[in-house]
Amino acid sequence: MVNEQVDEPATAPTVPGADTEDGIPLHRYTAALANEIELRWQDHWDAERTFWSPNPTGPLSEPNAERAALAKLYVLDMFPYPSGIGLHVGHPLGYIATDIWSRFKRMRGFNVLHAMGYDAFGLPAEQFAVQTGTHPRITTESNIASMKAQLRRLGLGHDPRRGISTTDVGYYRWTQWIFVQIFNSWCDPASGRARPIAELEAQLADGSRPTRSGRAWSDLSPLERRIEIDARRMVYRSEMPVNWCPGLGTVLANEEVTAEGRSDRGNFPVYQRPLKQWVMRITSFADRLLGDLDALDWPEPIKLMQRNWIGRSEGAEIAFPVVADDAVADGGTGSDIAISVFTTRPDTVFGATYMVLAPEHPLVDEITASAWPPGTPSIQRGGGFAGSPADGHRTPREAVAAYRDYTNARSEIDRQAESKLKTGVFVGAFATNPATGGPVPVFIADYVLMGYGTGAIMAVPGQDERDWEFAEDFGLPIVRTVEPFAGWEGGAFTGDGPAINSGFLDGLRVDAAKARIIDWLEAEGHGRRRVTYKLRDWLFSRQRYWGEPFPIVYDETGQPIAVPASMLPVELPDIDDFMPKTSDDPDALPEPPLARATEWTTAELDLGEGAGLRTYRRELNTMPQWAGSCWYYLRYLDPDNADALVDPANEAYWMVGATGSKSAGSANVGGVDLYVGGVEHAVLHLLYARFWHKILFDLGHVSTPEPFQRLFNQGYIQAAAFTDERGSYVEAEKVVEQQGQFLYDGEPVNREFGKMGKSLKNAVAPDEICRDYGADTLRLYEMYMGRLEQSKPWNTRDIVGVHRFLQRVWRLFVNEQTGALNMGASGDGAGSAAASAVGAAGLDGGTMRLLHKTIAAVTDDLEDLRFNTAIAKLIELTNHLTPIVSVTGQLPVEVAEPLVLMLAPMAPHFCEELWSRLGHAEPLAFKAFPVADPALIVEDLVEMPVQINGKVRGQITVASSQAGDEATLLAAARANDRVAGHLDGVLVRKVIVVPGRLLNIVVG
RNA sequence: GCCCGAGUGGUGGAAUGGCAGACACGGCGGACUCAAAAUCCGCUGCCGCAAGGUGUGUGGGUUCGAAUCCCACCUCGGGCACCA
Repeated sequence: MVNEQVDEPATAPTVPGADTEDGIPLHRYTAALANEIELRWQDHWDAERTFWSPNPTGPLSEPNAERAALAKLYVLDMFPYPSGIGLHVGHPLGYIATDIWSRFKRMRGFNVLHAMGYDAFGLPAEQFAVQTGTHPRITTESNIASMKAQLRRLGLGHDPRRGISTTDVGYYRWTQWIFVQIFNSWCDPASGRARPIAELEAQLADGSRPTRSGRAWSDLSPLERRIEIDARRMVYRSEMPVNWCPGLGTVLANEEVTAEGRSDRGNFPVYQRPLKQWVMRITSFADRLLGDLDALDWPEPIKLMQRNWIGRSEGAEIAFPVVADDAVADGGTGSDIAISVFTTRPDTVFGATYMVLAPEHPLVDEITASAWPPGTPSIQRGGGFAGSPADGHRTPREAVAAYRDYTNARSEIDRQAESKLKTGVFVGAFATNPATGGPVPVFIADYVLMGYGTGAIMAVPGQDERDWEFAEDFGLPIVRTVEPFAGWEGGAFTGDGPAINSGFLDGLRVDAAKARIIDWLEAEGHGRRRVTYKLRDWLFSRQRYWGEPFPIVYDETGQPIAVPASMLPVELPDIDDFMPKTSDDPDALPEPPLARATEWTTAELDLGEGAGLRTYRRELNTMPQWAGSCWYYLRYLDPDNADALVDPANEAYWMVGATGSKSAGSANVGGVDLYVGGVEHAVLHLLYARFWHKILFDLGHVSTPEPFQRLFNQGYIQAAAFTDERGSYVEAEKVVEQQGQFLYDGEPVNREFGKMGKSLKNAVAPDEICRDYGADTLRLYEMYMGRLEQSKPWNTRDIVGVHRFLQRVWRLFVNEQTGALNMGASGDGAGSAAASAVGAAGLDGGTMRLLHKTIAAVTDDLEDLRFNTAIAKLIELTNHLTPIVSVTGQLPVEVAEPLVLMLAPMAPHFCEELWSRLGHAEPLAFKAFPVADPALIVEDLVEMPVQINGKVRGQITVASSQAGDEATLLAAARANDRVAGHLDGVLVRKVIVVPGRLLNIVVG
């Protein structure tokens, strides 16, 4: 996908591409000229190393070392996956925005770091390899090369030395190194921080921290000690339920599983299987990840999404003892068993009329009775769910088994989707409500999830909508414990109100009742205060080939050992067959592709335990794609460092003291000054990266507690997509509009809108737009379409508007017939002075005022990434100048140079060309951005609308100095015929003056 | 079902409590031209000849004044892990 323009021979700088067809003037700004200018300046920037940003120290401190003394600014894009389809015009939206902001900030005196890397591990390259046998590394490298060429064509001012790929061995070596740091740490509950695991070992050894089993450290065998420690590491192994699909040989995400419990691809059966996996203890940082959001300059909706995802809730854990009942006697059932529940509403415990356990809850087998209590209705015996006998099962055990089969066949997504339909079965046992002392029946139902809280709830139908629905369906009693407000006709009441039917809580509002009941539960030994989180630990292993190998080996005990940092990287071995091992056998277990690399699966290592070379078994899973994207912004700072993740001096220079933030309220914790990317990463990527960064911070490897000070989410570019009568998408490019109808191949098609991409067949490649208009026009158009943060439709027809704008600016400077400057001959090195002489006519007052207003407005707009309105203001200034220049043939230099400088961040090639034609030998990339003079903006006279009762009835013109004076304004208003007519014979009740803006006269 | 976001001319959008529709596309008219294109100038929310009226998804509310703030609803887009 390399643009064919690249191969065109470059013409001499002052001889633009000639186009004599159709009588187009020789020196007009055409696509051909734009392309010539752009390729020449791109080569120039490369050759001059214009955008190589110096580090304060190390190999990247040259060239441009003098800039390292400036204030730093770190601008970052969410880096792309190098897809084989190439770029469409939706991709560069954010990249153009960050490039404009970076160029603007360079002109404002900052040393700006801006680079682009590639998030190149991932499934598409692996799936392509499965289909074709082509090694993922070959596909990936070729895709990266094409994408780099496409991005270069857009004129993005990146430092090319820093653009790492996560698949580089020199990069993932450090991804593995970070994993080892995480493996060798634990979260000290006293400080909530990651600490070296050696500190834990010391505490266990000296007895200041008890072991889990309560046994003395000295009594433990070496293996028992390792198990004790491994269980507390920041990353640990655990059995986690996964969607295992033997037919595909892979584990599937929830959205890849259909409602029928089969694979989306291939329609193979999918089974929920526990699988031993690596898990990161992100929950131990939940409070910090939540609390530190406050200091970040991020969009509020994104912060809210992270807060909701972490989902801190305060409540209580309450024990409900299981009743030993002779009537349903079952050998093992005894009163020593208690079901522990978590609730955020302990105040409603008096209304808990039944309990529900998750079907997979470990106590279910123990408490399930052997016979139904007399009078159990059929619905409670399992008569309510698909595939179950209408009158229920004969025993609780049968019902439980059947219900588990039913829920195992449903995915987690599915269990949530059918929220209206409540299913479940009674296990035949009762527990005691500790508040009322009464018995409550125990159910299992899949609306309770094992992964949240304790996997069991006390059901309070009076105050919980799901419990209400379940109680109604299953004929269970409902007791209200909060009095609804007058007129309440609904079911469960979840609002605030006085407690009722709650003994000593009666009359208390919810908050007071909660505090009181928790005190009572703790005093009586029935429960305790507890905080829970919705956030779960992070599943970190994948059964794939194209990812980072874990730096982990196992010895004969089966316990993991981290490969020492000195032995990294653990390189990904080459294999020939990337196909996962598939099977028809539902009991087959996942086998990662790395098992195929038979030589590699074991290693002879001397891990320094004094035993010399020993044979170890390697970890065969690989890391998820998130791993590489969790820390790439740190490697940009020092991409070639072989001795450290990043040199501390370079890290401190770029990360400490974020200066890009404009918000006065934020605490400025430091980090990347501006991070731009799509909202789809609001939770996962941004949370994982923050988590890793905090670990590195705790362990002393980075200087700031947060990675990204300011975040900005750009919108999607959407495009019309067309479907034929079968509902299939057709090539949008080939659809024509005739008399309000859309036709494809002569057949009518339906129009809809969607995110631009291959799947909707509505992608527009940037290469074509560059060819037809030039990259500067594309850049301007993408920024002019609307607000950066909003999604908006692409419309190729509208591009001509900004292209004409550039042509008009060009025409202000360059005579289209002769190519001569409208300021006379272009000078030599001292061009500015020469140009000033020819522009000696100077500026009229109106132009001067408009220029300075424009400078002020454009500066504000660029600062806040409001590029659409910045461009609109530059168009206004240009439209003001056009008739002046067409009459005089002279563009005063006092306006010409500021105009070029202001436009330069948006249209850099175009402006560098004009700047050099104005006689400047030095490029404008580091020239100072124009500064507005407030004194020149002030108007002598101001026109103000006059309203009568809020309706505009006339305009008055007054001196600016009088624009806030009520008497002057009223006099002017009465002198206005139209206004005076409305004031005749009515009483003025009130006058509202907004100085300089408006006069409103209230009459009655 | 829940959460978040968005609804403004023929179209993309501007205006965050103070003249709704900046700027651009499209459309209409004029100048230039033998003609066309390009360019330049002007007009362009809707109803109305006009005076004037009306108008920011719908219905209420707050305010001297609402696209903007509040309540309810409708539509579209995005997200979702039954938040116990």
